[in-house]
Amino acid sequence: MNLSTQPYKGARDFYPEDKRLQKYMFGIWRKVAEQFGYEEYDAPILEPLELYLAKTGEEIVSEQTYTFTDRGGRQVAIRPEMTPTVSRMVAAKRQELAYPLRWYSVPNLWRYERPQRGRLREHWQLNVDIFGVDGLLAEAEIIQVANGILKTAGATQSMYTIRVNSRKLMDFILKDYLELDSVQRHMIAKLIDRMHKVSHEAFMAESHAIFTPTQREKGASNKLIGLLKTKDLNHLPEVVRSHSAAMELKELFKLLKDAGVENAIFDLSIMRGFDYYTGIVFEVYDENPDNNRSMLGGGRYDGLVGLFGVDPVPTVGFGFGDVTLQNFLEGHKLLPPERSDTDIYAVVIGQTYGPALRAIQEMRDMGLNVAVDITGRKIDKQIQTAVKKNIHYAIFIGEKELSEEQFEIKNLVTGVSERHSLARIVSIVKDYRGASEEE
RNA sequence: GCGGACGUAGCUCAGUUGGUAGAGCGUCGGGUUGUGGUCCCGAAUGUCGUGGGUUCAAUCCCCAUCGUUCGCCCCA
Repeated sequence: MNLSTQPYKGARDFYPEDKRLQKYMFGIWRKVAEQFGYEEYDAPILEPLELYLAKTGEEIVSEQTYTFTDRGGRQVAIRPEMTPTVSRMVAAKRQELAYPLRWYSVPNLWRYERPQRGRLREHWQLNVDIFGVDGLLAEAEIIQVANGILKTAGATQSMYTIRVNSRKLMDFILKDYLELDSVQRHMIAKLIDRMHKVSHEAFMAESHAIFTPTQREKGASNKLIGLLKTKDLNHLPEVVRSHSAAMELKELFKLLKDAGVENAIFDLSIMRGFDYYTGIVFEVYDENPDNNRSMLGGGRYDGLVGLFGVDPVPTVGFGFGDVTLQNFLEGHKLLPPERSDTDIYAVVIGQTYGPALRAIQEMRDMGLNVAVDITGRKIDKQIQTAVKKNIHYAIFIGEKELSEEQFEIKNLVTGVSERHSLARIVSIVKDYRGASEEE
């Protein structure tokens, strides 16, 4: 029996070209997070299982988490998300940290479930959180960071929509406005979560089944669907519109507009599961018709740090997965050009390796990434190798070049060759590298 | 966990109403010794995902299994 060469189900190998794209995406994440003053942290990939049991969502922990018992009999989980971990870290140093904390991380996470488009078993997720700020400026900043990432990746605002809702407003609507009990609220929340997957008729029928006869007589289903379709806060019914959570949303949209975020809209159907969020929640949707789905999401969760027995810390954050970002970039043709990190490929002619290697090292010392062909193959093969590796330049080094101290540099894309000193060649390549990094 | 589709050379795929397989691309070599991407010539490669069953005979039929993929459930 042959060993399989496939990676583990739902996980990916990153060949150099894949890794290049991953580094590009992570680079954007880090750059934008740091532009806003966020600092990177990290933590172990293993956590005690209890860390996840404390939260709601039982199926998630019991069936969708990788768990095992270690040799000491401890129940261990491979982290399925970063939020409990970062809350643990903040709680551990609750008294000594300088608030507000602006923290980010790019952990790999595992979830045990059937892989499908946009959702694999192992993925990397940017986590951006701000700890210690009660006010809406925290929400506004977090959404700005998410927006800044997409902008930096080359997206225009027509390519995505930021949909914002409020847990507090939702609670008021379900509990006080529609007068639902806790079981009904839970069922309606689940229904709302998948309203874009079912037909209008199916939605009406299912919601109808959840309401009591009295509620039905009051037109609960129509009231609900009317609310869910409202994209403008001003069009909500008076009692809803004047609720403090609605006023808060209004203020948030104003802050976002002032910050240049034009494509944030109100959407009451944004639920974000039904777990630890306590206030504003948001999701960013890809507007590509072939990939119209949520790319990232987050919101305010003021209660998690307090679970560790310390005073609670108000928190706003979001998570952004590498798979959904990649789908977004692919769908909008925003993938970076394939370019090698190797600046120049040295083609050595004849048996002049000794002196050639010295010249090559000089180029490295002057700051270039230089790969040298040490196969001894014919020149055309050496060039073909460089081309296949997407290296932009080749330098030819033979006896003649070494004795004249003039080397031939060839642009492998245009096919143009020139002869220059080593220093001049290095500066040409650096100019190219600088220009292409500006793009 | 549930349902659909798929699994043939490195890649994309064709094919046989059951008699052990092909194309394009790619790879490798050549078209005379210091220069690629075009062109011409030539070559290699597959236990047709795996195991079992039916059959004189299976890559093609049946069952199971593994994997890929789309969707459901769920979504951190």
